[in-house]
Amino acid sequence: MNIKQKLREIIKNSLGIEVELTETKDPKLGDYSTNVAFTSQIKSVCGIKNNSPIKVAEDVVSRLKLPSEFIDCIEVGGAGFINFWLNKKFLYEAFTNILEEGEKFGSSNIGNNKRVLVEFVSTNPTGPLVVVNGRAAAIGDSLVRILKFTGYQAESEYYVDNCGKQVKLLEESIRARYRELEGEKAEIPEGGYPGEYLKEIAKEIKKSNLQNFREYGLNSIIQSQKDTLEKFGVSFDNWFYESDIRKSGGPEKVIDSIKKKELAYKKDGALWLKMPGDKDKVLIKSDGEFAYLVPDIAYHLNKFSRNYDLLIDLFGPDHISHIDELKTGLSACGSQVDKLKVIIVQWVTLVREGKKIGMSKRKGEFVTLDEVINDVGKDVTRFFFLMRKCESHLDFNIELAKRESKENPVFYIQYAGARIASILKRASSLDGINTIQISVQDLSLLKTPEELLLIRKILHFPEIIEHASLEFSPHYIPFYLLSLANFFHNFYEKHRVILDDDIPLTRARIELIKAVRQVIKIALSLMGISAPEKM
RNA sequence: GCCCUCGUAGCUCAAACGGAUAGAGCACCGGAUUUCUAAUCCGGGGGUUGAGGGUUCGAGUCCCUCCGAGGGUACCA
Repeated sequence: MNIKQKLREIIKNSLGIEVELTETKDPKLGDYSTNVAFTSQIKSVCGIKNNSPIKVAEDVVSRLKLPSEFIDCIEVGGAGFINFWLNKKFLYEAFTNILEEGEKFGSSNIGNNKRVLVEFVSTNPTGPLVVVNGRAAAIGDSLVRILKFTGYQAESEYYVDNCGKQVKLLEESIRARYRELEGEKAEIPEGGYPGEYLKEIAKEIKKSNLQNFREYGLNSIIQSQKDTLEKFGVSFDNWFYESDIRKSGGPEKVIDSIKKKELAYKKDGALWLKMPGDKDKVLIKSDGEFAYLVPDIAYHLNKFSRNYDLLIDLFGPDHISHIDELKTGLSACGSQVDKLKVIIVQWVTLVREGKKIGMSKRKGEFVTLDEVINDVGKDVTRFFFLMRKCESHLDFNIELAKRESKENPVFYIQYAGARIASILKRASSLDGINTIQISVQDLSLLKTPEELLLIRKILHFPEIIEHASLEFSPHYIPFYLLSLANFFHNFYEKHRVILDDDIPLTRARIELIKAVRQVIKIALSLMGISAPEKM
């Protein structure tokens, strides 16, 4: 249970109702505050009739009975907010618990052991991964790490669309490149893939004298996607192939179910899905092939059949309308659509030399994720993607990312960790520093504003993680880390950790910076970013 | 045309069920260091949150209209 939950519960016991608590922005306003005096429920539940929020707040404060070993002081501030100051001794006690929790600090069981499957990237196996795939990869991967840390059984999955029209176009495009190597004149088919990478694949095919263009091309591209992801620090628990869902007869079953529900009709030689409104969607094309939607419904039915409590899909904005179609199809097949949560990861617009770069695999113009990782590094790339909330449009300026790489927020955070590592290394040779268990009394030597700010900041960490998990939003973590690193650097400028003439304070400060380092390590690992000892 | 997402400082982005004075980084200006890592710290300027209306004790956040950007728009995935 984190501190906020604890305070909320104590207030509930005292007042009889649930109140909302927020972390205050300004330390002058205490540690937490509540707006309960503004709410209507307070008047009915407590029988307070006074109309002035300030008077209501004062009344509430007089009713509150909070243990003094936990809460130091309660005040009414502003227009009627009630502010709480935590008892310092309690802070120190909570802090000793952190030291004991170690790497588990911040973890929780809010997921209640629920099984979650997070599907992301899932790009067509027709070319290399591009920048926006990197955004989805970073967010999806981090989300899985956060969910695991907060008590979910989370798995990641990549859906490979290795069937359908785009694969045929890929095969034809490779064949065209192959004929070019034979000295013939060949054109990439309309809607095909003119990118340079297919030339390489055609060369390899020619060199090993292979005939299976399609299979070789797919395998080669999928492998290169896996290589890129590995370089990016992203690994998937499952790779699921569309061909498997087709082999199992899934799409046919979907069609049957939809027909039984009388949600399908024929028109223009195609089979259509009846949608609410007039946005009907093709299920079987007039050439007899399944449209993409059908195997995708079958795939999601397969996911449901694997007994997950929650399915999370990360989609690009081009799939927004697909969500309704998918859900309509799924409910026609009798599955629990409310267990499916879709998160939209917006496009990344690449800016190079002040110009926006078009991103189209079909036009052959794109910047690969590989290039970006090589240019600016894995850690910086991941951080850039993770510090934005996923639904925001994002401009990624390559020159800026490279230029800033020396004064980058990532390095700012990593540097704080490295500085601590350096101090700890130096301290390790001192006597009587690391051997004895630290106590609350020892920690109470930490009383400068900088130290108390750090302690409070660290104690907030579990709440940040919980928030990120509940909202499925990793981006709260980098912002928290920036603030924590700022507090640490500030502390570092003002105070020395190792004081030759004050061993007790040295010990206390070492425990403090160890905790800072621990939190940095945990948070960075949740983002899939390294925490170097030296920089 | 219709539908979805977005619009916050010069630039890139935050802001917890609607809460107190809308915050960071970059850029710009000024200052700090014989110190455990200067990839650091402190200070400053910079805002009618695209525009207008509404809801209420209170709106960047919710509702309506308009403007702008991106995406989708029926047999690509």
